[in-house]
Amino acid sequence: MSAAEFSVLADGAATGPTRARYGRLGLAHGVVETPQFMPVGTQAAVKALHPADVAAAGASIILANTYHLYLRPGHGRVERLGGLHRFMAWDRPILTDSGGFQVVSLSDLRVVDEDGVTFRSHLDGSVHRFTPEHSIEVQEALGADVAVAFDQPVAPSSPLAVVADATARTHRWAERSLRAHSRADQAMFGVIQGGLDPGLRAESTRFIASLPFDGINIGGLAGDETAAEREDTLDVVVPLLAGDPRPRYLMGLGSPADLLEAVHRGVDLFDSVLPARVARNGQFWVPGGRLNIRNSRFQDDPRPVQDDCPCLACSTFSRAYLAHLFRARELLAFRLATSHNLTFTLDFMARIRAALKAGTFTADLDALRARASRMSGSEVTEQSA
RNA sequence: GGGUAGGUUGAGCAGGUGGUGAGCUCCGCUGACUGUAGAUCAGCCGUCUUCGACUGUGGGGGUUCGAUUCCCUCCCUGCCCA
Repeated sequence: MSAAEFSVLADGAATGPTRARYGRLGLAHGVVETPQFMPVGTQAAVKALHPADVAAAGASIILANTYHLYLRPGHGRVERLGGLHRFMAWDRPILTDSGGFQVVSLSDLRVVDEDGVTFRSHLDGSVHRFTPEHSIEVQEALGADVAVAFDQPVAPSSPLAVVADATARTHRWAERSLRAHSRADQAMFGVIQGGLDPGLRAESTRFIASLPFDGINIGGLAGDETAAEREDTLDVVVPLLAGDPRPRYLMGLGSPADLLEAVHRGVDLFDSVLPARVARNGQFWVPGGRLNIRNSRFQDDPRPVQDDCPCLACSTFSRAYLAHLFRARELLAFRLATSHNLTFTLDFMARIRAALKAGTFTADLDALRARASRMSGSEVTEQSA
């Protein structure tokens, strides 16, 4: 068996105008049903959660970050301690991001050249060098099920010349990443760039798809683009991948509404910090909206955040208690809120998969859209469904 | 009872020794967050007809063109002494 085996088992197009599909991705540590959302555990931990909590929330694969684990505790140490799975006690699949995103997120701490990126550590200011070869070396030492090619994302709103330059470099780095990769038990995904420009996107899609990657990442989105721009971009990328037997992974997307629209346009995999981060900041996602649990009206609300939700918060605690924990800055608040938002997000993806398997996706689309939590503008205050 | 230090916007403070006190930190309120330098960040936080205006330095009175500042008096709090 190769490091990644993907098969589409139900195609939404059979029942209506959609590119959504249900599939199964076999990896070294297990099978991942798609469409799927990957919670992010940057530093070998999904913030605030025990691995058992992550699994209970329904996660079948998580993401960890090469750059962060290289800096601390060091990929060599992780390798000596038995690899990432054993180190963090997570026995399901893991995907490591290449560190490419830090080229953007640490933009004032790095310099990009053709060979690679020189970073100043955000931890202690020390200087570090990341090249495609080095990223792959670190990812092989970490030992995730899936490694990702080292790329150079740029903000979607960047000037065209900047996007073109980064995209061309990403292509060269993709080839170097592949050449550097040697672990047969580890899959390898490549990353499309191209910003919001249809021509560059198409060119990047064709190029990355021409290489022997196990999966195709759509990068450089989930940034400062509008939903319409993102969807237009997907409508450029996905048709060019029609018939391609590999999973499509939109990096960085996280709100349920955004996930649904991307699935509808043919994306299989996602990751995002969003559900966990907003949870830590007191926002609970519920069908059709969200609750900002710190709002004063919840202080006397005895109801759970969401009825029939099996998460650590809703199964036991009231909105009033959660509101109290956030005000009191009790650490339990983070665990309960993160458990809830991940449970909500992963359940939402499961509903999408169920509709695809049942052949009712396009018929259910409106209902799914109504259920999707939106980041703003549609807060539900009296719901308890 | 005597002495002493104080009383500033919910709390804690800064400042101000005759020339326009709305400054800070908490608390509180609201919003943001999308391949995690994020248990973070932003705005608001006396009143109002809110790009501005008004009120406000324990209460009352006095001096003065003008008082948070000087004087008188009362109230309250901490500490020390009886």
